[in-house]
Formats: sequence, C-alpha cells, structure tokens
Amino acid sequence: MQDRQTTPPASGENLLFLTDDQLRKGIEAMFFAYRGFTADPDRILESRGYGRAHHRALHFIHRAPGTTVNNLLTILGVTKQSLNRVLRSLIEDGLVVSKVGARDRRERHLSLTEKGLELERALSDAQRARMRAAYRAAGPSAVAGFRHVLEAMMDDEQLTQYRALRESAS
Amino acid sequence: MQDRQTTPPASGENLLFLTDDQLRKGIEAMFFAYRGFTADPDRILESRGYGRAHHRALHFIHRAPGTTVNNLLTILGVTKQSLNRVLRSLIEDGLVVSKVGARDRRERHLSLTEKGLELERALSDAQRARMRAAYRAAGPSAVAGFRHVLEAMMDDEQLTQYRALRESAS
DNA sequence: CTTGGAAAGTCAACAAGGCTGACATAAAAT
DNA sequence: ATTTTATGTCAGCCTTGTTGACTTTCCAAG
Repeated sequence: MQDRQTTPPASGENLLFLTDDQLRKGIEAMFFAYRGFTADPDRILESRGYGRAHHRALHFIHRAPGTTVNNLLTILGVTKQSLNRVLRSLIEDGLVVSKVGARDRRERHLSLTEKGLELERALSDAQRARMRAAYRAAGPSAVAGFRHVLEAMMDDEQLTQYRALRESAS
Repeated sequence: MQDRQTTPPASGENLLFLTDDQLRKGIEAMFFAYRGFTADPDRILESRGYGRAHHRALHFIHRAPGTTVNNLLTILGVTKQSLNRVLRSLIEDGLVVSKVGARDRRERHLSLTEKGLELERALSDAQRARMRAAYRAAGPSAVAGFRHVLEAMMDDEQLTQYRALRESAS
C-alpha cells in the first residue's frame, strides 16, 4: 500500500496519473465537486424545510414507484428508524403514499403523489441542469471517462445496486 | 431548463450524452461512488472515535501546515463553531497543535503532531489505494475526463479553492 | 492616547439525521 | 402452532451542522 513518492516513470509508459500527487488531486476534486453536486438541490430543500435525506428518498421512490420500504433501505444504506423518520414526514406532508401490498400485505409500496412528483421534478431539474452544463463543458469522451472512474470507485455492492437501477431505466 | 425527453439527436452530432437518462445515470453514479470514496476512511475513523469532519480537518491541515482557523473555515465551508468542536477534540487528543500567531496574536496556526500525521497517513493511504485502483482500472484518458467533469461541476468559488490548492502542491 | 469597531476564536444551546436497542403488530412461511 | 419477515414506533445516543453571545486582540480615527 506504500509506493508513495517512490513512483518514478514506473514502467516505460504513462503511469503519471498514478502518482500520489495526481491521486490527491482526484481526491480533492471529488470533495469539492460533491459540494457543487448537492448545492442546488440543498437550496430548494432548505426553502421547504427538508434535507438531503428527503431528496434521496424522493429520488429513489421516483425511480422505482411501488418499491417497498425494505428495498429503499438497502439502496440508501441507512437504518429503518432513520428512513422511517424521513418517510413519515413526507407521507404526512402528502408527497408520498404508502399502500399495503396486494400479494404480501406486510409490505408497504411507496409512490409519489402529484405534489411529491412536483418537488422531485424541481430537485432533479436543478441537479440535471448542473450535470448537463458540466457534461457539455467537458464533452462526450470526458463523460465516458468520468462514468468509468466513478464505477471503478464503487464497492461491489454499490456497483450491483447501480447496475440494477440502470436496467430498470426508461 | 426543460428539454426533458424532448431531446432527440439534437444537432447533427453526438449529444446523446446529454439525454435526461444519461444525466440521471451520472447523478446516480456520483451518489454511489461517493459512498465508495468515503467508505475506507470512515471505517478507520470509526475505530478511533472520529468522524468525517475530523478527516477533512486533518487533510487540509496536512496540506497547508501553519494554516489559520479562518483559512480552514473558508475551505471547509462550515461555521467556525462547527470546526472548533472538531479542532478541540483533535488538539485534546494530541493530533493537532494550535500556536498563537506571531504577527497577529488573534490567529491560531494549526499543524499536525507526529500522532496526527500518523492518522492522516492511514486515512489518505486508504483513500489513495481506492483511487489508485479506480484510476488503474479506468486508464489515463478516462482519468483526464473524470477530472474535467468534476471541475466543471464545481461552483466558481469551489473551483478557485481547488485551484489554489493545486498551486501550493508539492 | 484612547476609544470604538472589526476580526479571530471560544462557549452554549439547538436541530437534522445518522445510530442502537427494545418492542408491537400483522402476515407469511414452516 | 410456531417462527420468521416486514414494518413501524419509542427512547436515547452521537456527529456535525446551525445561531447567538462573549472574549481577546488588533488597528485606525479622533
């Protein structure tokens, strides 16, 4: 785990992108970029008295309408108590509906109301606008590289979840 | 802000990477990748009773030894009270030293002790290892694209800070 | 020289949103 | 009939954000 500054030209070719300095720049880029990534939705959420946790719930309910609580739990990687607190407020405020399952009546199937769709749309529009601007500025091949590195950065478990979502995409 | 599914071939060339679906995939990739990005340090931190806030402080103090509290505040984008709590515990535990400024005695200049360097090293080794694996898997041109998109995703302010850090690099 | 900000930092108290543990209920599975 | 599963709830803790009030220090205008 320690080839720190002992990483000269390495082999004969271009491995300069693996120097500690390059890696550190990547780490810091992730840190600052993630702030930008969440900045716009955060502003909208704050104005309505919600937080990032609500955004995440809305996003994934929107992505998979009718999903169960357990499903959401797995994707979000939080405890049910934590998720429940968020869901309760969204349901009380009429953004999310919870329907008892038809086949298995222990399950609750979650979906967005008109009002929930509205907020989800506002949030994702803002986030997509920022992403679109970044993509446009960087160009298609940069975008492919971006996605490639991000996928390689995920845990196996996360990658599986990410891929599962991709399949169910529109 | 609304060219949602009304985004056909657009102009004559490849703008498919700007479809809402592609953008959504990018958004979800950021979400899952960030989890992977922080997973390894988080484990180390938890075992020592610290959190992400401590990691961020250690990282940037390491990057700019002798920096002031105010400097750190600007970079981290939190309130001084929030940072202070974290700094206090790091100082009490002997990972960070705070020296009254020579020129301006209102300022505190922060630096890492041997013990602080040790933890910072453990954290950044873990994070770099993950980043190195991702970079290696994706290859140099993907890495360039990755960095390009991340920079385009930052706010101007964040980009300025990020660039300032790059200049002061080794 | 003094006095009145302004700047840097500290302390106290609150909120959001993670967490664990214990427990309740209903439904499904065995 | 019993056990397991899915969900929800209460209580309480921790981290890390917030605001407000306060001290110490510096500097500049009178």
